[in-house]
Amino acid sequence: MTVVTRFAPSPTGFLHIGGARTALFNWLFARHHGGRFLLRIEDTDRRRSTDEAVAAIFDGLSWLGLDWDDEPVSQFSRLPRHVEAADRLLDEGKAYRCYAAPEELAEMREQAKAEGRGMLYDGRWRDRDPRDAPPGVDPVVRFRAPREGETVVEDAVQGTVRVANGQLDDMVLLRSDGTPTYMLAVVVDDRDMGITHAIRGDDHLNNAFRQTQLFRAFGWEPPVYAHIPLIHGADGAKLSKRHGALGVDAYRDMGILPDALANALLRLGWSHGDEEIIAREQAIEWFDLDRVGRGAARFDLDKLMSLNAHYIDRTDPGALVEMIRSDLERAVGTDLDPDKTDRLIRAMPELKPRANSLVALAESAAFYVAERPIPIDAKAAKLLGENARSTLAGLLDALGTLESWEQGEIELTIRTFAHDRDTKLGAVAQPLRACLAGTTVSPGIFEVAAVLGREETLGRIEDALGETRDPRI
RNA sequence: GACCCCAUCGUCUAGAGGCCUAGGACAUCAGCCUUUCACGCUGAAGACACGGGUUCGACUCCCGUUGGGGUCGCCA
Repeated sequence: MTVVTRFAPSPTGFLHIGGARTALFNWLFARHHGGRFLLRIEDTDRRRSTDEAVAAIFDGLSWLGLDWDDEPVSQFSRLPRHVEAADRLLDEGKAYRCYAAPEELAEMREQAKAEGRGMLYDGRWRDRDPRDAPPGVDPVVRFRAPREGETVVEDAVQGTVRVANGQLDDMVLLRSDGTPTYMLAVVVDDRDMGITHAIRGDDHLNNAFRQTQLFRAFGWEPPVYAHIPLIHGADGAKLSKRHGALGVDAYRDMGILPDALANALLRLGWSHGDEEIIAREQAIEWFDLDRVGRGAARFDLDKLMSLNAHYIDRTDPGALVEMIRSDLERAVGTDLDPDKTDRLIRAMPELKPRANSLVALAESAAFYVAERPIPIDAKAAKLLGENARSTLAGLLDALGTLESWEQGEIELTIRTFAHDRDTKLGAVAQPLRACLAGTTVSPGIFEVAAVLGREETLGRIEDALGETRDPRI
């Protein structure tokens, strides 16, 4: 049997990390088994569905590298099929029309709650003669659910879960306007799409009972259900859009690499021994449902950043430069010519191990491509006082005589210079850093000078001298 | 409230009855490295929610308690 999984989001907003993880697990499971991963947009509620949301979801999945098979299915487009299925149940006496008005039902629930009873639909139209129907009321179609016995779900993650049928009421299949509800649509669609494994959030566990009953009523076999624990927010409550959940696009904007996010999401509720860093191919090879944990997890941004630092470090320089190119161009205010691009690529090996996001990487790289005179921040400016000026002036002469602009030579020259002046290396290096990088933080200063090149290095030193010298002229 | 699910360091987790003096990762702290900041390295601190069973032996199995979460829509 070929494995077929699906990700079935409702297009009411962006793809948040809970949904992203559900999609990831479905994708991984399908890929692991050489099966298919399908997409279904659950847009039966037309009022709350938007095209932008659909686009955002596709976008998020693509960015995460979760490719799907076949064309995405629009649940709404299958309306005729859903109605047909409901009619069949009606014909077979497995469903019935309910004429209770929404207000009437609300009242019923309120009363039940007040009396401390369950708030289930009481089945008031289950056996009532349709001829009693009040005039002018469009009925809903309800499922005639079994009242005796129990319904059992063999969940691939949660194990055997059972509930007494008395706990389940007669769910609405067709709304009074004739459109199908989620419960009906999901069952018919999963069946028609040949879904073998339904991997979804824990919050659907209760739905699995009803859906199982529906499958049986149709005479179909339900898919294998796998309810994965939810991701909780910092406060331990279910993550939702209004509860601090960010869309995957927010993580992209933070400079997170998709592989890092996928890795972090994977480790939330799934493990393979002590493995922490799991590349995509490895994940596909290892992933299976029996390793999915059962407790809810909280999303830890620190850990994501740490993972991100790792993935940035193992991305090659050229690719990284392209990833931060537009950020850099915006920051510096000019396009990066081949010369500067090359400078960045040579700087990357030292830059990338100290960055935990692309945003941070771009910030740390900006000085390499800044236009002279480069901006000097406040801390750096403090390092360019009078003493520093004379030191830099001397250093300018020493470096100016250098024949080969090579890092080793530069280092030797600077060290010798410091030694001859009987000053600590730091007293030379820090002012130099300040004028070359414009900040107090940068990679090793010898390398910075080497990457910058002779002309740019000497020019930046001159710029600094000019500024400190000016007032005295 | 009813029903369902869950429960190991702050966080994510390893643990399939003796391998556990409970392991790893992130975060934290200390030291080393060092021209700055990082990276890296070394080390420290830090958890089996509680109570009963079962067993020669429970983190592991059972029951209960407590705690947390989820669901109870003509939303999905």
